[in-house]
Amino acid sequence: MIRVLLVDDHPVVRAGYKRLLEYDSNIEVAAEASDAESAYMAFVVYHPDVTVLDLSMPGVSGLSLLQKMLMRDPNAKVLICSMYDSHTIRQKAFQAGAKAFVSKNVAPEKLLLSIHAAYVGEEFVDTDAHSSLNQSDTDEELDRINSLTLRELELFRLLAQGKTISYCAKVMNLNEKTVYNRQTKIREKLKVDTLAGLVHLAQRHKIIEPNFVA
Amino acid sequence: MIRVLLVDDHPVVRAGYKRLLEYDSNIEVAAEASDAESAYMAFVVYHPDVTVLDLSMPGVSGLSLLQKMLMRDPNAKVLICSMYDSHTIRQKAFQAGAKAFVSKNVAPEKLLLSIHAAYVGEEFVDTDAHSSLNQSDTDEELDRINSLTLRELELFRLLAQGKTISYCAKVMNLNEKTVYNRQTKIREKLKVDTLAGLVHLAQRHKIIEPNFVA
DNA sequence: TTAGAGGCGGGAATATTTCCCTTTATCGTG
DNA sequence: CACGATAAAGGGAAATATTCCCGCCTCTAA
Repeated sequence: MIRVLLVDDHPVVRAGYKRLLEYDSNIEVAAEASDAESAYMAFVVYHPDVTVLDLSMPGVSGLSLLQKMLMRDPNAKVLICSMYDSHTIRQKAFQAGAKAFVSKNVAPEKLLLSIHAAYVGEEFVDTDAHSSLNQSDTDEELDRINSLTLRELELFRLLAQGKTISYCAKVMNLNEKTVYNRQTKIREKLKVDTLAGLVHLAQRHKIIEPNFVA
Repeated sequence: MIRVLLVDDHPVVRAGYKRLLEYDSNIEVAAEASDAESAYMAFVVYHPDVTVLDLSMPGVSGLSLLQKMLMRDPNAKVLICSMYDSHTIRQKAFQAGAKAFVSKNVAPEKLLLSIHAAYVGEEFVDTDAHSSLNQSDTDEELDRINSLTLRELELFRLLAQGKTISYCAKVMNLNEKTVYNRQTKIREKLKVDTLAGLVHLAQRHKIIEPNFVA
């Protein structure tokens, strides 16, 4: 029996995973969570065999959660799911230690496959059609985004969403000073000279949703 | 029995709706579709009592589909769901004739409620949504934008496009000092506290193109 | 003609951001 | 295992950006 922890902030989506996973008699949903903190707690308490983690959660990025989980258990099998599938996000996910990656429009069978793959420790990438690389992924912007460290990426998202420095400091548990310094670094790495430029870049690479409501 | 047509391009999400709808013995999923064309066909063939339509579909917007369906049957009950709950989207949805609107992080019970509401022809708006904007918020934003003077609006666009202060000063034939002062005024009038917020506001109101390439 | 509004910018005070640097921890590798 | 390389966090001081308040135009409508 593969015991799964489901992490997604949308009840509907969680229900969807459950339903799909029910088809596979070797898989059981041991726990679910709708935010990073409770997800981590559940992870600690239930020791799931595989964690299905959605990346588009509010607040701190799911990537941090991923890292935290890996910190606690370096062998944790985490399957990353993302609504907005960009090459950038994928790379980041694997870089952070994800075992598998699928986008939400993956076929149900593939989802099951990927959970099994993650369970046995294989890497699994959903090569599904209409997703992955589009033209803008090919240019150097991508390289620049990839040169961001995890914490930088997290901050990048928050800033692009219109969050203030002090808010970022709060949710990322940082000194404002550090946020300032990091912001500078991010803009330097991404070669943009205004915050607005960050927003557009983030949108092009699906780091944030288009038309984000602040 | 309320016969429902499910339209969402994400298999996982469709599965989620199904699972949730199964809890209500008065509701049955008569058909489902993953794109606009097949959704319309299913609509014609099955005459569902209520259509649950996700707005974040690729290609032709779900709104067009909504209109097409209403053209065929002006009394069609359509429940609009959206991942990203923006006031603009809501407004458009109702404007186009939707009977109900919920965001995807709606509580399961509310989803059922809203389907029943749509079924009997009531309007239903999910007021739960964390910090989503409603009609009046949109209007307020609009009022604020309208309170900008011409020069302010000009600058607003430039800034939202990611132009630097000095660039703005140059093209608007102004002293940088003036640009600074005006920027402050603009943010004050629009009640946003970061430049990124300006970008999102501008996009919501089509002051600039979404995904503007700087 | 005069009040009011938009438009432009100066001066001084503030706030923010940068630049550079130290510390700590981790990681891969010879 | 020590090594250098890199991420992460943030301090101090200097540099910039931004604000706040003001005065000065010019135009227009009352």
